[in-house]
Amino acid sequence: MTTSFLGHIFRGIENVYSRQELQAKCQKKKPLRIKLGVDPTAPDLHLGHTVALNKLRQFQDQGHTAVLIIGDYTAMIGDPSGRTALRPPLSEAEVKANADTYLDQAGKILDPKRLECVYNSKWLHAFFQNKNSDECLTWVLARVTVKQLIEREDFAKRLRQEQPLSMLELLYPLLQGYDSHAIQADVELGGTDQLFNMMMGRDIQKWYSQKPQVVMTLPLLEGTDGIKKMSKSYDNYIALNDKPEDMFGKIMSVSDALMWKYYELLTDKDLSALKQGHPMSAKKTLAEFIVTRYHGSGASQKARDHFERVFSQRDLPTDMPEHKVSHTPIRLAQLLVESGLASSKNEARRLIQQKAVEADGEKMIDDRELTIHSPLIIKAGKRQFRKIIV
RNA sequence: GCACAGGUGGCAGAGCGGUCAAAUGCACCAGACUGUAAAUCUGGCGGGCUACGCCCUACCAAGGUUCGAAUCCUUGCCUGUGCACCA
Repeated sequence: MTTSFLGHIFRGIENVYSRQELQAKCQKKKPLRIKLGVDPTAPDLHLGHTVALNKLRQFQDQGHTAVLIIGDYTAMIGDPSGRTALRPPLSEAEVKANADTYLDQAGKILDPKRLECVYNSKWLHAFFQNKNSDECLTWVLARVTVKQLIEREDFAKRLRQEQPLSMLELLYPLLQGYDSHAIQADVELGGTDQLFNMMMGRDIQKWYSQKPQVVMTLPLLEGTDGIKKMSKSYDNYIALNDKPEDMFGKIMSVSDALMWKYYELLTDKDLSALKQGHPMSAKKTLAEFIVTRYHGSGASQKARDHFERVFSQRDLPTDMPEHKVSHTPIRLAQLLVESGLASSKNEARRLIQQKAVEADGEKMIDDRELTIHSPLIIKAGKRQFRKIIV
């Protein structure tokens, strides 16, 4: 049985193509080269991105080499996977800046000792330019059939729905596949939406008489809404550089069912013990663990205290943003707007009408005039506080 | 290039001369309920006005027709599809 041999490697994965191949590769004493390709398309990472990074770290812990490919070249093309529309290509400068923050944040998860980090422009540039060698685009293009590409589900879907699909996007899987050949990957990790691209890597490696990589797909992590995959564009993400309190709060707002998936994909913790206890305490443990990883234990403890104080006990937070009134007396709606608790007066009035506003613990039921002489605590909704000073 | 279809609020998508600040769904905000859960239910969801009403800006852009246009016409821009030997 290879379970012990492979450690946590099979935890939380969606599928492996194939287990036998992976086990065979592991028999050899040589460390494997584990590929993870990331396109620096977004400036900051969220927990969804860390699923694959965690897996990569587990491989490192087994003595294997992580090869992190920063897709600076491919980012300028844009991965069409799972997309229904063409995405705008990024500029060189954007890609560069994103790559820097990416590495910075990925560094919190990966072990730098067993890490190789490469930019795929290093070989893809030549791949596009070369004419007479095997290492060039035309050589590969001659071997891929159109049928193969357009049968792919998300491409087929776009064609059916009369959505645009550019040649460039069609090319994307080939480039990702070529990356695998370029770095001699033994294993590639990626989300389930990457399956096609990763399989293409196997084909391409074979064409170059290389042993095909093992493809390991990881589930996509749902975002805080519990339905769609975590993504910046759905605004359901938990960013690694969210403030500790926010990060803690967002994790707590995840449904119980989803919490277990978070545990499985984001931690190495043993679930059976945790499932015995109260779900809420399990969730707090999870939130604490994750906040600690990205912000340290001090911040994590503070975030937990803040959460328990404000939400469980419905008490005031220990510190809150201050706002100096522009004048006094002042109408309540005006005050809500200028302190940033409402985006317009109409919205402020709505909040008041809906009984969402409290001043020093007293419910405000109309837009009255307030005279402020000592600091006043305004609460708008469940989580927004402001200390009003004169 | 030619033909056809289309461009509406964060998204999807109705409306096709007045009753449209624009149906409906999603997202979002607030309230109730709770473990700040989730689910559910209720209300809201352009801006401004001491206001059960009034005003302003909005349906790709610019003109035009009309008492009146998101709705009709013209032009432009953009998008998609089809055709491109027989047509």
